[in-house]
Amino acid sequence: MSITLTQGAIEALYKGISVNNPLLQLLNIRQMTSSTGLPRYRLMMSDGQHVLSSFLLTTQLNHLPEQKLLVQNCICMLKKVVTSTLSDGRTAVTVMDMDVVQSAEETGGKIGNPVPYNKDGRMSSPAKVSSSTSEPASSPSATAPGPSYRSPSFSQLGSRSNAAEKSPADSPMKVSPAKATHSPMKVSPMKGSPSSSPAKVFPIAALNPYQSKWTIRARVTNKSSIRKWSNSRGEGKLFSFEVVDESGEIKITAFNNEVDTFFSLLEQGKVYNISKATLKVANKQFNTLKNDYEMTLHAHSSIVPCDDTHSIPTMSCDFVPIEELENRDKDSIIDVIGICKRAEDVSRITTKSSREVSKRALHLVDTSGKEVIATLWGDEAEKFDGSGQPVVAIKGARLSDFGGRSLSALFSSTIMVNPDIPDAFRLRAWYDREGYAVNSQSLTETRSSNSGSRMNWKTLSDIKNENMGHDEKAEYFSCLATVVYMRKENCLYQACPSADCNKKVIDQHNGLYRCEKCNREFSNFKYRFLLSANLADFGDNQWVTCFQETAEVLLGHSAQALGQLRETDEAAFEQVFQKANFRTHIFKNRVKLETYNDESRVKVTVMEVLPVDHREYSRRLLSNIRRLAC
DNA sequence: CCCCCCCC
Repeated sequence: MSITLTQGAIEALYKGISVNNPLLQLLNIRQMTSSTGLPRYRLMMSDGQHVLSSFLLTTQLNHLPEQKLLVQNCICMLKKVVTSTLSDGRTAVTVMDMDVVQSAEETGGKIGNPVPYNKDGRMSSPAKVSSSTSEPASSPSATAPGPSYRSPSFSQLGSRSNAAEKSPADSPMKVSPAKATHSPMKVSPMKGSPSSSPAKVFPIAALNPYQSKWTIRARVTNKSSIRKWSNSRGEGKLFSFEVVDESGEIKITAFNNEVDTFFSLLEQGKVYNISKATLKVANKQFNTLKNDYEMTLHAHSSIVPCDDTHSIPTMSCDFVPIEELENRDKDSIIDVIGICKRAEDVSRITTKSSREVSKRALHLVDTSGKEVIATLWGDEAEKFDGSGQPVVAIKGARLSDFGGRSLSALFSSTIMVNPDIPDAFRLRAWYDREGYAVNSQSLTETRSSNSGSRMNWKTLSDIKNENMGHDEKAEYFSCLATVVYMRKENCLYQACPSADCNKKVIDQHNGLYRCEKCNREFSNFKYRFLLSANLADFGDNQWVTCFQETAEVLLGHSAQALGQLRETDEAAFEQVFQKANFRTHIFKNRVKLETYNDESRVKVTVMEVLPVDHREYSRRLLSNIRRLAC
């Protein structure tokens, strides 16, 4: 087969002008070592007129040269490239997706007499360029913009992005490939038509309710679970999914029988030939896809898995670094990726419309050292498995301002656990090497946010060594410590029973209790805690005072209950203290120098007692050990 | 033919 190279493509690609599937000949390929340790291939390509050696192969495609598919003189169709400027000012054309359309043997040798392309348009000597030893830096910026990965598990990436904008028709410069048969919207003759495929593959963008003989070839980007409904018009079940091709995207819904027929067949990320379904005008209230129509499957609809997936885009995520979320608008829809440092337990909540729904909060961190809570709902919340602190990517999460900044997954969001993409590998490596020890700062302030920079971590010996609390104003700190003693004798006092008064009452020994503050006598009192406890960590110990709430947490009983226990069952009362002793917690404390009768001493009051999660425990322990070593 | 995007 004789193939015509796409003349002019070299110049266009170098200038960052998009070219529709240009055909270029590979004249040379060299392996470089990149900073990631992965081999990186640099290609010298020819359009028959010019040669340029500034092509880099995305490492996702390293299998092509490694399986000897991409060898000198073969002809390539570049299906997706990204032209970028390296830090040193040179230009790299990164090949994100390509096909070898003719082998080196078939081609036979170099086509034409191409001359080296020079960016100012002049020709330099071929010898100079071909002997060039300068390697473009393998800067991530060379591959970062708009990646389109092909790895199977990444292809499950949901796609809400600009397929339509990337349509070839929008190219500022149209350079036709040598043969029209290379058009991505046609069945590629080189691969042969799959028998399941009717004659013509339609672009999604061309579908409308007035034609019925069509087949689309599209990738499933977002598949819902099966939902049941029941209303005045009846009841049933349904699921929906979204598909994308190079021209656009469309939502497809299956009801009842079609749920049974198609639900298990359809897999997120896979490509299918779809035909014979009903087109109707999209309800824009619920469907934000860029398509005026949506599709409903019926009894005669056909969905056939398709292996010829090359021309079908897998969409990229545009991940926003977590620290960036601070600057984004509330309610914006963003893609995020992070290590799920902690997955909270699933819980059931009741919505304002009194529906019950499951939710689960994930604490995501990334290399920015910032953390954010992302909430999953329903099934996604229930089936989420956070073991091993996986990388979690969410495409299309909604940014909320709850707690400062937080994220919420929507029905249209795609949640990926450990996706097979470079961003995920980078995060994994970072976290396992150093990220685990970073005291990440959460953008989401919650009642229980107990880590992050707001915590002024100290050890007990720091209290003395740093003369803490000696200033005018109280100092606040957090520590990880173990309760080693509690004074049970004076742990409870009899307090004024009025709701807002906790003043100690005076027992009048006539059945009445007097509150000086309220200036009243009461026939009863309430118990309140005033617990002295001795805390220890590896370096020191410290007497602290716990008032009501903190003592209740330490002892696991209300003051009232414990007071009654003391009156009725001394042994059970003792038990409570034995059980609470030698427990380790995170203590948030206030420290202040107090003076009584010319005698000053530092007083530590516990403000909050928080549970220690294991990660937190090891992290604090490690950092304390490091400080000891210094 | 559904249409829920939620909670603190």
